[in-house]
Amino acid sequence: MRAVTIPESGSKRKLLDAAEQLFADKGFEAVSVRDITQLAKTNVAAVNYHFGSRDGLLSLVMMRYMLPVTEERLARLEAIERKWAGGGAPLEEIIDALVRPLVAHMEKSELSERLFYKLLGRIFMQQADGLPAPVEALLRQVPERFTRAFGKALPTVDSEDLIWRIHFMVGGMIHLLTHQNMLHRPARGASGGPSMETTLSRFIRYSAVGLRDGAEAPVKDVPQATFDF
Amino acid sequence: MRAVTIPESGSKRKLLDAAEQLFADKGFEAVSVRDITQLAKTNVAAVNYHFGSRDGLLSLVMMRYMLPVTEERLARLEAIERKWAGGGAPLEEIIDALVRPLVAHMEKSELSERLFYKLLGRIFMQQADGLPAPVEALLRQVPERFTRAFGKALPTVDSEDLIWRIHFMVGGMIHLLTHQNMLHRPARGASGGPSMETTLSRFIRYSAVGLRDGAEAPVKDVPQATFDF
DNA sequence: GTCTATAAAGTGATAGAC
DNA sequence: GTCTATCACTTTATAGAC
Repeated sequence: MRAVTIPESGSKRKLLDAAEQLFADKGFEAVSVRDITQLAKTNVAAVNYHFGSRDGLLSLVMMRYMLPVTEERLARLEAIERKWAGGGAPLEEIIDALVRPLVAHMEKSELSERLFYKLLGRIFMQQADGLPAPVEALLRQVPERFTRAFGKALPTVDSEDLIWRIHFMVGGMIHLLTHQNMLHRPARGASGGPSMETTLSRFIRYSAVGLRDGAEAPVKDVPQATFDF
Repeated sequence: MRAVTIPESGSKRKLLDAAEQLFADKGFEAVSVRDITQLAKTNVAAVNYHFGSRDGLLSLVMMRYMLPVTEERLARLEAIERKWAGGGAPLEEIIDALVRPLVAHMEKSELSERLFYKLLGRIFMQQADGLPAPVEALLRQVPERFTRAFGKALPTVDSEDLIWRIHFMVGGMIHLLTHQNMLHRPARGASGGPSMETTLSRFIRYSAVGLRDGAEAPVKDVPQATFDF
C-alpha cells in the first residue's frame, strides 16, 4: 500500500507543515502557493521545485494523514476478525475500528487538535467533488472491507437498508470531524467539555443502535455498494 | 423573516440561475464571476450592477432556497406543536419537519434534482468556515426551535447526550444531501433505486432510534447549544 | 537546493459610452 | 440596463542567476 513517501528533511517538510495548517484553517481552495511559502519562510519557487505543482503538494498533505489512518483501520479490522474468527464480530468494535484511527493519529500530528480534525473533515467533504487521484486510490481501500464486515455482523438486516444506514453513520462521522469545535477538550471535562473518548463512545453507541435497528428481516447477500469513508 | 426579495426578471434571474448551477457543480470558491456571466450570456459587469459584488450574488443564491426551506421547517414544527399541544410530539414527526422541507423544495427548483441537493449540501458544509452574514442570520433561526422540540419529545434523555445525538443526525442529513447520487430516483424503484420517500423514511427511522436510545436517565433541562442545520 | 524576477493568465470591480 | 475596455491585483509556474 505504501506508494507515497513522506519527506522529513528541511524545507520540503516545512512546506508540508505550513500547507496543512493553512489548508485545515482556510480550506483547500482558499490557500495560495504564496500563502504557503510565506508561512514556511521559503521562496515561491520551492513548492514547484519540491512537489511539481500546487496539486502535488495538496496530494501529499492529504496522504500524510490518510495513509496511516487507512493502514490502522485495516489493521484493526483484521485484528477484530481474527479475534472473532468463528461468528460475527460485535458491531461496536467494527465501528470503533473505523472511527478511532481517525481521531487517534491526531496525537502523532504536529497540528493542533482543532486543525487536525478540520483537515480530516475537509478531506472527506472534498470527496464529493474529486480528490487528487492518488488520494482517491488510497481511500478506496477501506469501504469494501468494512461494508463486508458490517454485513457479517448484521446478517439479518436487509442489505439495502444496511447500505443506507452506513451512509448515515459516515455522515455523522464526517460532521464530527468538521465541526470539531465541540471535540476540543484534551482530557475529561476539565473545562466542562467532554473528552474525545466520551464523544467517541457516544458516537459509537448512537451509530450502533441505528445500524442494528429491527434486526429481524431474512438474511440477504452482503452489500456491494461503494462508500466514501 | 422575509427580508430578501428574490428577483424574477430578465438578466438578474438568468445570473442567479447560472450561478446556482455552477456553484452546485463546482463549489462556491471554484466559480468566477466570468464563469457565471458567460453561462448566463450577460456581460461581466452585470453581476456587480445587479448584486453589488460576487458575494452579494452568492448570498442570494443561497437564500433563494434556504429562505423557503427555513419557513417551511418552522411552519411544520409549529403545526406539530399545535397538534400535540398537550404532551410531547412524536420524535419522528419532528425529524420529518426538519428534513422534509430540504428535499421537498426541489420540485419548485429549475435545477436538476442532483444539482439541487449538491447545492444544499454545499451550503451546509460551508458552515464550518463562515457563510455570508445574511445567510447565517437566516439559518440561525431553526436550531433553537428544533433543539427545544427534541428536548421536549425526549425529556428523559440527558441533555448533553441529546445535543451530541442531534449533531450526529445532522451530519447524516448533510451527507444525504451531498452524496445524493444515490437519492436520484423520482419514483419508487422504477430503475431499481429507492424513491426519495423511501430514503427519507429510512433516515427518519435511523435517526429516531439513535436519538431515543436508552431513554431512562432523569429529566434535565432543555439543551441550549447551537447547531448548524 | 535556494532564490529573484518575471511570464502568462486569471481575478473582482469599475468608468464611461450607448 | 447593457456592454466594452480596462484597472489593479493575484494566481501558478518557470527561467536563470547564485
